[in-house]
Amino acid sequence: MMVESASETIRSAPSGQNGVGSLSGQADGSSGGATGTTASGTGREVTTGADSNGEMSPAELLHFQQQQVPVSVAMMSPQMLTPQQMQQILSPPQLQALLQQQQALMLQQLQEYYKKQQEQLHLQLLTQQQAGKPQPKEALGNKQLAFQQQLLQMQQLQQQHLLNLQRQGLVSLQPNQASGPLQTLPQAAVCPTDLPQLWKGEGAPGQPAEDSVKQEGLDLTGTAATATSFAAPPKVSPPLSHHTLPNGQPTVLTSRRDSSSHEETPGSHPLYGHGECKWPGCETLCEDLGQFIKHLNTEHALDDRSTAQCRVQMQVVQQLEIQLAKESERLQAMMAHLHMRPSEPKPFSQPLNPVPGSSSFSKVTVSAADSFPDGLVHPPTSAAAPVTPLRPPGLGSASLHGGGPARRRSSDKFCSPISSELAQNHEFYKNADVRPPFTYASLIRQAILETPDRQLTLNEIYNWFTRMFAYFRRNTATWKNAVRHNLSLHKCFVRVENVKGAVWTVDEREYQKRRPPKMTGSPTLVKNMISGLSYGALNASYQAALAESSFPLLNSPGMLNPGSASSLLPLSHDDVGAPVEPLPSNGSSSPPRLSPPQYSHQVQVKEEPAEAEEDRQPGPPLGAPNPSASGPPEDRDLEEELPGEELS
DNA sequence: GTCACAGTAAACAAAA
DNA sequence: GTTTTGTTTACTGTGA
Repeated sequence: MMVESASETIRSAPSGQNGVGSLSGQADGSSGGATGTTASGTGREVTTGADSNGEMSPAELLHFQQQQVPVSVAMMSPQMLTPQQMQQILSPPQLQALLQQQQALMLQQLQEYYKKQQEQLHLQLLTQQQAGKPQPKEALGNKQLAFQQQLLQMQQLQQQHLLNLQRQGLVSLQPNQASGPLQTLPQAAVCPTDLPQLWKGEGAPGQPAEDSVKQEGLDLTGTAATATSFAAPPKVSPPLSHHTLPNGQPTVLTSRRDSSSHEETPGSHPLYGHGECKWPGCETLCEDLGQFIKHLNTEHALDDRSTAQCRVQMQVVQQLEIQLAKESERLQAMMAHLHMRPSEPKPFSQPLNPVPGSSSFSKVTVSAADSFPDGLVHPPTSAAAPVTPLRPPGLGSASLHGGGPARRRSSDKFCSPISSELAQNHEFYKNADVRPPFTYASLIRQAILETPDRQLTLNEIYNWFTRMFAYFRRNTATWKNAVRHNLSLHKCFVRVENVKGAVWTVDEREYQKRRPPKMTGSPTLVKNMISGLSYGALNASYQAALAESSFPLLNSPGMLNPGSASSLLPLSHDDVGAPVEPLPSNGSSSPPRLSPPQYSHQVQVKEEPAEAEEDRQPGPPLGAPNPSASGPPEDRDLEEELPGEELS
């Protein structure tokens, strides 16, 4: 009865669950080429930059480094492309790979640079010692200190960079890696490969100048020795995943890490893993624990060097803790601002302004942060965040459970503020593998209306989905089928034969005709909710916050820009019960790629009633692109449409 | 319980 | 021949 063979392959991934099963979509795959070029291009630049500083004086080098750090970080960061663009182009695994590559390059650059520094310092020290000049020695010590501080600074920048990326979802952590932000943050902030590398190249960065001077001889020889070790193909283990856990992380003097490490390997030593000594910068191979203990006692006994290294580690930990404190503080502030209690597991379930009769509120229970890829409790931007309680009933996020087919006609019809909701939670949906609480139809419509031409090919619609929603970067077979199904099923989507092929447009009239959800409550209430003074006001803070974060869509035409013609483009008041206006005079009606006559001839109407065909004649379906921005017309639509026809 | 809607799965055909 | 696109049907879950 059922066809198994062909469909089974497609079915292997779907089911809509948020499993880790990665189904790389076609869009992802196709963008792989761009990924490679971007990554390699960046890498080359970094490398040449590092090579170019071979013959500088220490002072110049210091200066160079001061300039080089931000440059490197800039290269590391996807700032040439915005993170959004990066994500549009790259699939998550590609992003990870790119980041790792960049980090590896950066570390390599650091090592090379620092090695040169050390060699130069060492040479100078030797010559000066021979000349019997004690004074410059101190100066050199200071220089070394300065370098080390630079290094730390650089590391900090890198940490911040990683944090930023992580916040933007570019770097994600394995969900099982950490159960909470306190554990997640430090691990994410510092790539496990970072610290050993940092260790390798330095004696004791950041320690007091006297110490540095005092240990100079020892440190220099010591670091020279280690320098040679990493002059060979560095065991940077570049493409090591961020997730490779604590093995590479120094655990000295960090109670948190100690505990975790102990938990991890009860019978082993926290400084021993994978047959290697995990003492920072050591990596000596030890066959067994006994050998390692011996090695530990001989090589890492209590001496100046080990002490200095411990000091550095302390600093590293302190830095991380400071960073963590900062981030925690920020999180608290954000949550406080969002009226959330950090300790509450499901902070969104308590609406601020519950509207009577809004049954959907009671269903909003899921903390979207739970499913945020990086495991952080992201005080969202999320769909589940304060927006939710403020959302008009019936438009509420029916489900963010990410899994099941639970998104009911949320913001769908009903002039839902999908555009604003989407705008506000754009980043969230883009990064979080959370199912958007919109129907396919509303999403398709949104995709189409966002374009200047208000028409999209099927493939462009696909791309929009994957671009806008992390959720749709998997299970492609399922949702693409659903998209096609919706396009075909709903009369509001009109297929138009274009020169370049078929494009899909939205017939707003038909869209609005779709049966609105039955709502309890007075029409007045409904009306108010839609035009939503309170909604808008209460969301002001969000708008501001998003604007502050330079949220792209806020500035994009047709989204939240009230001044844009398209966003104000009303669903014509006359379009109810009367043919849609040709709107020839309305230049803002986004002239389609088709010339009007062409269009009128080429519109293929799917078995539509004659009246609808008439409606569609001369121009592309008139959009009501921004429901949130054009409340009144839609109110009117509702009022006038409700008694009207009901069509499926 | 019924109805409408939405999502999913699948079959099928036509076009690229 | 394969993939993409488009249409259609059937079924299920959910909310009113």
